[in-house]
Amino acid sequence: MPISAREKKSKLILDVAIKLFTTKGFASTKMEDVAKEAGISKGLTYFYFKNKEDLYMAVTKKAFDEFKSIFREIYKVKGKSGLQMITDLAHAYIDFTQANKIYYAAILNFMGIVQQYNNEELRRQIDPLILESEHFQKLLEIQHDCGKIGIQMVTMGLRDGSIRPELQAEVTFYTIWSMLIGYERLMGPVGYEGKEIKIHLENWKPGFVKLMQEMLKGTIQANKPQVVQASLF
Amino acid sequence: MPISAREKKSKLILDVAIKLFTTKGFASTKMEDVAKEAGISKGLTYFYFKNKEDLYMAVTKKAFDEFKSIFREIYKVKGKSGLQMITDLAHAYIDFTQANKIYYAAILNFMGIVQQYNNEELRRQIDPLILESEHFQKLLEIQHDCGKIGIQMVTMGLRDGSIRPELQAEVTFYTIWSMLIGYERLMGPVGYEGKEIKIHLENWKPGFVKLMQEMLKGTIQANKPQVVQASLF
Amino acid sequence: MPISAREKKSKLILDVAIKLFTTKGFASTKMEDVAKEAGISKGLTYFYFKNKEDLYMAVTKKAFDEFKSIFREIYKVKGKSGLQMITDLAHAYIDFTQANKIYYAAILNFMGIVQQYNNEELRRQIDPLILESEHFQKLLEIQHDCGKIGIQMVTMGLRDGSIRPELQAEVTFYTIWSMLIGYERLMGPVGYEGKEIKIHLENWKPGFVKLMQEMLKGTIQANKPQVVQASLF
Amino acid sequence: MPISAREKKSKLILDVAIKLFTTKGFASTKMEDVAKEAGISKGLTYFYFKNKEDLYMAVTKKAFDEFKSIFREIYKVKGKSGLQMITDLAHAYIDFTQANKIYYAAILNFMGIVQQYNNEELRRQIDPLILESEHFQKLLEIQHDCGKIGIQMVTMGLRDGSIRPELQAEVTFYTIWSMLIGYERLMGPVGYEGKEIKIHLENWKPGFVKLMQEMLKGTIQANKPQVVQASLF
DNA sequence: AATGAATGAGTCTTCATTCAT
DNA sequence: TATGAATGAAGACTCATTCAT
Repeated sequence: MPISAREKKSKLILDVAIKLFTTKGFASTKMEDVAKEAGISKGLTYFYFKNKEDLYMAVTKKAFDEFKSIFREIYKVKGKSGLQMITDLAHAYIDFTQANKIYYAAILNFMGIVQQYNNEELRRQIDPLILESEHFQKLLEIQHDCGKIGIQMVTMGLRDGSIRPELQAEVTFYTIWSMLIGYERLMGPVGYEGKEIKIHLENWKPGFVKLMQEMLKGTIQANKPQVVQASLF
Repeated sequence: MPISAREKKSKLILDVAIKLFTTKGFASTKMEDVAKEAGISKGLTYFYFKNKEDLYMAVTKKAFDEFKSIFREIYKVKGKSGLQMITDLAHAYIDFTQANKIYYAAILNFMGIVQQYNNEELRRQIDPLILESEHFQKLLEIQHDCGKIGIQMVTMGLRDGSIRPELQAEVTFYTIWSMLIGYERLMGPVGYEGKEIKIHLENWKPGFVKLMQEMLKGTIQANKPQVVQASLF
Repeated sequence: MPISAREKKSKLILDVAIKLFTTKGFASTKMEDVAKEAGISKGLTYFYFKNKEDLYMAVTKKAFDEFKSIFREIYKVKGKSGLQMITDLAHAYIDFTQANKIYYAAILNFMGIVQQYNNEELRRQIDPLILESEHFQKLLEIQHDCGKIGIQMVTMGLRDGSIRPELQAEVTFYTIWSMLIGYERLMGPVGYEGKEIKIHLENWKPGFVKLMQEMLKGTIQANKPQVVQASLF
Repeated sequence: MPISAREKKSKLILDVAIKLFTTKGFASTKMEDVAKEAGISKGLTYFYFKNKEDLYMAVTKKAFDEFKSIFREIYKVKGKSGLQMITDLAHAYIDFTQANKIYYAAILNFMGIVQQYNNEELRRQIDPLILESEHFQKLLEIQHDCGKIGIQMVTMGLRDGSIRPELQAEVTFYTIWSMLIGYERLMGPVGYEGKEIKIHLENWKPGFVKLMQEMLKGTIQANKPQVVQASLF
């Protein structure tokens, strides 16, 4: 079997896993279901992925890759101010998370694991199968890639004056990211047609984005050079 | 057994459950562990809580109650501007989430369930045991309580001029909340001593709070009456 | 359930396990078979025994206990010379091994494990489940009990003159034991009605015992008091 | 592929199998391990050996062949008394079993199977794959070869007077063999530096051999009378 | 001869939940 | 109320073996 065929099958299993994990969640998805849905035998899934956790980490890795490509796509378009990039990113981010629930859930879950991983004591509570997974190891390496791109965007905004110069790029970007993460989580409870809370998604999203922009925007028009003053942070 | 004794034992089980869910997570916590740690028999836990999911919902309910009391505590202190209240809330929120990981996880998890619950199709995928739990039902009723208090705070800020008058209270508050949710999630990955990302928690938190304030603050000093103009949202 | 009932059930499972391990061997015996044969559920076997290996070690422990009682029985009968005791032991040993194949197999298997256990390098190859078993730990403690009784017997023979005085008790006893172990193993191949080898079990056993006696016996008649001279060893 | 090449590869697989069976045991050795270690594909092992059991029987067969050559080597040396031969055999036997654990284990295991095989009822419990193996069939044919050589040795001893004339050759030899089998098995437990049992391997082996000689030796000196001085033990 | 992807029967083990006492 | 022995469905994972190429 040529390598490409091997990768194709591996991808097939991955795709099925994504679908099932999305639909039923990790815990409720049985390896046998994955195999059946992929039209292969149970054993073959274990040929391509060491165990269920490894498969999940592979899904997470793919999620990260796709996620990163969102960042990249927006970053590579020329002629936009930094603030515009961040704004575009926010929209793309929200669209992505809604369209790829499981990917997003996997990414968030990974962040949770990293929290434990970075804590000497909690680390031992992480499932060893996760730590052993090669995909997890790769994820550890690339975990900051998206952040780095986002920071570049903010840095651009600082330079072109579309973002207030006294802001610090890293702090600012991670704060933006926080907003986006929380937004997604709140969409559910908020977006409900309750009688008591009048806010609706259609109202919230533009307001959310506008607030974000207000938080960032500089007085000077984009694309103009600007001397960076002493940072506040 | 007098009612108070019954409640005492119920609370005991709950406390143990909180501790164990916090330490080991929901899935890895066995009902037997809970019983043993509480010094009672396995069967008895089922007398007080219908099933494991019910117990978890009870934990969530308690989490919500404590969470709500944070909001209340801050809201009831007189003499502060709305912006100050939101700022205090942010600090208290972050402290709470760090000190009560499981509570917070339970709340977030509940939000996730509500997302499914609010979607006709996804609702059927929720574990029936959860839907049946009386604690879940109660949670549905009170789910917006915190939001309402938060919105009150923003409204105060709008009135006293400490928050920009063109903002819309609900949109604004939920955006703040988004930030806080995301902040907590990002703390793990961000707060690591990586070589590539220079941001550290000590740097991020003040920057984060300051950005939030910048996003909100009005030109007029707090505690002064202000005519509310037409909202932009 | 009173403790005795608990022990009764534990014993029931043990007995079934012995029977099945004997009949089908350890590897081919399924835990489910044990449960079914004992008329209980699969889960209950795991309530009484941590896992399959633990159950096997429990069987081994019981084997050792019964084995030891053989030694004890023979040792406690008064009025026999040491040589007679050893002779009786040989007969009892052979009878026991034939009547309790699995017990004996378990004991031999344990000896094999101990060989590995006593070797730094090989130890890591032992199934961890075995090492963890409390029954294994107990076995380690009592492993020399039979040997000690046997050595006493030989010592008696040395003192009463029924065994040649120049022999060293420990060396002698373990040599006897070697013979017995090997005898059991060879019975199968030897005891076959082959055309080429004329030896039969009926012929071999008395010859075997007689050889053993010849190997040991002293010039002085048993049962006569004898001043024990300074031992050479 | 010329026949010799085929045999070479077959031997390669066999050698690897021996090594792995020795190190990890039969059950824990996977066919894939054997293939990998031999640098061939999994499928190919099945070209040379029908199945895992067949491979094990091939290993056993090879063990028997090597074992037999030990007997032959000693038997063909001229000018030794029968007793001396048996003594030499004992030493060679012990050396062999220690140096070739798996060979020896395979031989013992085969003896165990033969026990079952010789019993109408137990025979059906033997793995059919073993019974089908051509190597097993060959083993059945040659199983007594070693015994026959040993019996020749004893017979020589009876004739040259180095072994007591009243002994029966077959009974005597199989008793010797029993001792040797048991010795190997006991080496592990005995050879441990316990506090309670003082015997050590260095002490045991000479004592063991001497006892064996005492058991056999005739009154007429093979090659010269000899006063037995103070015991060596 | 040789490969290695693919199969799937086979088993151990877990644990939420029940129920006789 | 309280116990803890008993249940059994569920699921992950292994590995000898096959077979298309």
